[in-house]
This record gives sequence, structure tokens and C-alpha cells, in this order.
Amino acid sequence: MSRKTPQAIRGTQDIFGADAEAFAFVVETFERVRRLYRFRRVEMPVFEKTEVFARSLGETTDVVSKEMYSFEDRGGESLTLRPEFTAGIARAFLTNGWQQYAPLKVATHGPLFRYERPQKGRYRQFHQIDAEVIGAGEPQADVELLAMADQLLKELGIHDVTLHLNTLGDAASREAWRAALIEYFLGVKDQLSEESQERLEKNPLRILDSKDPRDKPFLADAPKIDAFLSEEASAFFAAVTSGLDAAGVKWVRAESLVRGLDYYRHTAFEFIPDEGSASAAALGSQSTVLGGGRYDGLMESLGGAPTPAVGWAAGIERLAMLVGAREVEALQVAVIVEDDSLVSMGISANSALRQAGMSSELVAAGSPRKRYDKGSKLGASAIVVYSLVDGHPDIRMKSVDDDLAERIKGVVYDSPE
RNA sequence: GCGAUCGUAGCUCAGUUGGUUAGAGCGCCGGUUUGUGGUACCGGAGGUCGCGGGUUCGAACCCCGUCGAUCGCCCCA
Repeated sequence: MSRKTPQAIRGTQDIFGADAEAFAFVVETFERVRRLYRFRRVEMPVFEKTEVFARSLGETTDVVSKEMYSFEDRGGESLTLRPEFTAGIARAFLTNGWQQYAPLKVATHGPLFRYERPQKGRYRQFHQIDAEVIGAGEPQADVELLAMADQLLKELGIHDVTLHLNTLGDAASREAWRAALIEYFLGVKDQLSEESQERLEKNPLRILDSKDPRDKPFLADAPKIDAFLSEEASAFFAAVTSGLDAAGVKWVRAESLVRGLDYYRHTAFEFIPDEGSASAAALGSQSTVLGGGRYDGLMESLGGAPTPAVGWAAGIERLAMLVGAREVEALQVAVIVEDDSLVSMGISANSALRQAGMSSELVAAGSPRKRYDKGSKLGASAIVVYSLVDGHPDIRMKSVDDDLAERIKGVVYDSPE
């Protein structure tokens, strides 16, 4: 290990080989499915004014103060590497007048940055796919978005995850529920874990998904959102669930599923591996594969007109773990040159094969005697060998695939020298 | 920020209660087999055992520190 080589930044990854193939498979599948649902592609900046994220997330949270990659540029302006897509898309929607396209369905993917301690399925630079519907307040938008997520997971071959669904109601319902939770947990405060006692002040909803055994006894009897839902909020949720049923999307109710941020309204959801499944084992403690919700309050926090919106995002690395290692596509042709005087013949054959749409590798270096071995190890369906027989150039071809053999003959034997 | 486990060739790993010049497989390079669909044989390069200190006659091994990795807690947009 050379002392001079700089190390990669903590929490960044160099993805290669089968893992990189799995990553690409996730992105390609997402791109294909997103077209089926007519989501339009957007490309966003990787960094924004810190304000964009601070205002949308809420200034107070740990998330803003500790988990963002922020820095000053040369003009002294505070910038931040995007920790999520939603805030930047909302900003673009407002600054570019995309209201004219509403309701707007957009999709994107790329790197995101969060200053966190790396662990299984969590990195400082990680990658997500993302889909948003902006300017659509009706429950059908939630249904469409969730149907797309469900289809994506199935097309990725992931069948052991389930949609966990909840509603947070409208702003009034949500506040009433929150107040009731605080009151309830205050009553048993002494018996809660230290973490949850702190959460009581900062983020009471989060007590509901505490992992601490000391908290669990109190969770079952905690107030439920359903008791606080307004008539409209109930109707909205009912429309979402019946729409999902109609679309054939399986779901389970998750009464304790919450969102930390204030701008979330109504639908909140996560796709989570089924207990004991292969996917659950593959993900370790990072169980959520895809998550999102309705964020009707966000646009206002960025100074825009009230605009309903709903979206989700999913970690590409986590999806790639569930998809499993994928091998590179098999090589079709290995071109082996066993005598250096024939190298240019090999080069032109290799080149002609590729231009004719066949994947090809040239083996013309190293010990001539070992080239055949080296070439055959590439695992190609066909091998083309250039060698010298009695001082004359000789071409031989072997193939396990007759159609491929014909295609090769058409290219290699007819190519102008 | 906290905790646990781990750091030996390019890769995956051995290394006996501390004992001489630190090993294997794979990969890489070269040679042999006049070989032709992966599998043979021989040889070679490549390691201050993460780094720094300590204990000891002697440390890859024991102790302390440090850096890094992994997994978990907190947090999770």
C-alpha cells in the first residue's frame, strides 16, 4: 500500500463489476418504467443555495444542522450538496415557471450527499431514483405514483417487499394527533427510554417507531391518527386505498409510519421487506427500500403559491443489493492473433465485428503461445484465430452458435483488406 | 457523536502457547508441452504483516494510541 496514494472519502464508493451491472440494471429499469407512466425526465443541479434545503426541511432539525454537506463558495454564499431531490425540484418548479405544465410528472436519478456515518446501505454519497407529481391534489396522483413504484419493484424481480401505507391527514388532523401523542407519552415519560424522552420534545411522532424494548409496551395503546382525521382527510385516504386495490397494488396499513418533516400531509408510505425474507436479510437494519409521501406544504415554505405534490425516492444501492450481483453480458467473439505479422488483420477484423454489432475482444499481446489460452478464457461464443501456417496467413473460426458463425463469416471473410 | 468487530501479496485468506530467511490459492509475467473451447507442467515478480509507540532476548501474534474498514445505535429528508 503506497503511502502516497490518497484515500477515497469516507462513505463514498467505487462501484465495479457485478455490483455496477446491478446498479445499471436498476437505473435502466427505472428509465423504462418511468416512460410507461409518462413521467418526464429532469436533470437537476447537484448543489443549491443552502437556503433551498434549510427552508424546505425546517431550520431546527438535526438533519439541517449536522447531516448536510454545506460550504461557502468564493463569494461567501452558503451552498449545499443536495441531500434529496424534492427541494431542488420544487425550487426549479417555482423559478422556471413550470406551473404552466401542471400537473407535472417528473423523474430523475443521480447522486445525493448526506454527512452520515456509513453503514450497510448508507453512504455519504449515495444514489437515488426519484419520481414526483407536482400540482395534482387528487388521490389519483398518489395511486399512479404508487402503482409505478410497485411495477418497478416487480420488474426488478423484487417480490418480497410490501407497501406500508399511512395517512397523516391534513394540517389540522396532524396537529391534533401530535398533541394527543405528546399528552399520552408525557403520562408515561419516566418509563420511556432516554432517547424517547428526548424525542418527546423534538419529534414526538418518532417515538412510534422506537426500537427500544422499554418503549414498545406503550406503543400499542398510543393514540391513532384515525381518531383525529377530518372527514375530508378520511375520504382522501379511502380514495387512495381503493385506487390501489383497483390498480392491483398490495398494501398494508401502517399506523405508526410517520414523516419527520412538517410539510407532509395525507399519504405517507414505505416499501419494506417482508419479515424473514431474503430482502430483509440483504438490507440489514436499513429496511426501507422506497419511501415518500404527499408534501402539500412544501412549495409555500419556498415562497411559492400553495401547490399540492406527492413523490417518492428509492436508494439505487439498496435496490441493487436486492437485485443481486449481475454478470456482464457474455462476449460474442474473441479475435486471437498468434503471429505478430498478422496484427493489423486482427485489428481490422475486430473493428469490423464491432461495427457489425457484435461484441468482440482482440488478443494480440503477450507470449504468442499463450494467446490461444488467454483468448479462450474470455468465454466468447466464437473464436477467430489468425496464425501463420507454412509461412502463410491462416484464419480459423470456431463457434458454438451457428447464427453467430454466419454473421462472423460475413464480416471477417468479406472485409476488404 | 457513541459502541462492537476487524486491518497479513493485486484479490480471497492461512500463519500452532510470542521463536530463525512470512505462506497458499487465484490473478499477473515468462518458459515448456507443434498444443486449438477454458482444466497440464516449470519458473518469476510482488509484503517495512494499516501506521506510531510500548512490553520482551525475540512481536504478524501481547499492551496503548492512531488511521481506515465493516456492522449497529442516534438520525433518517
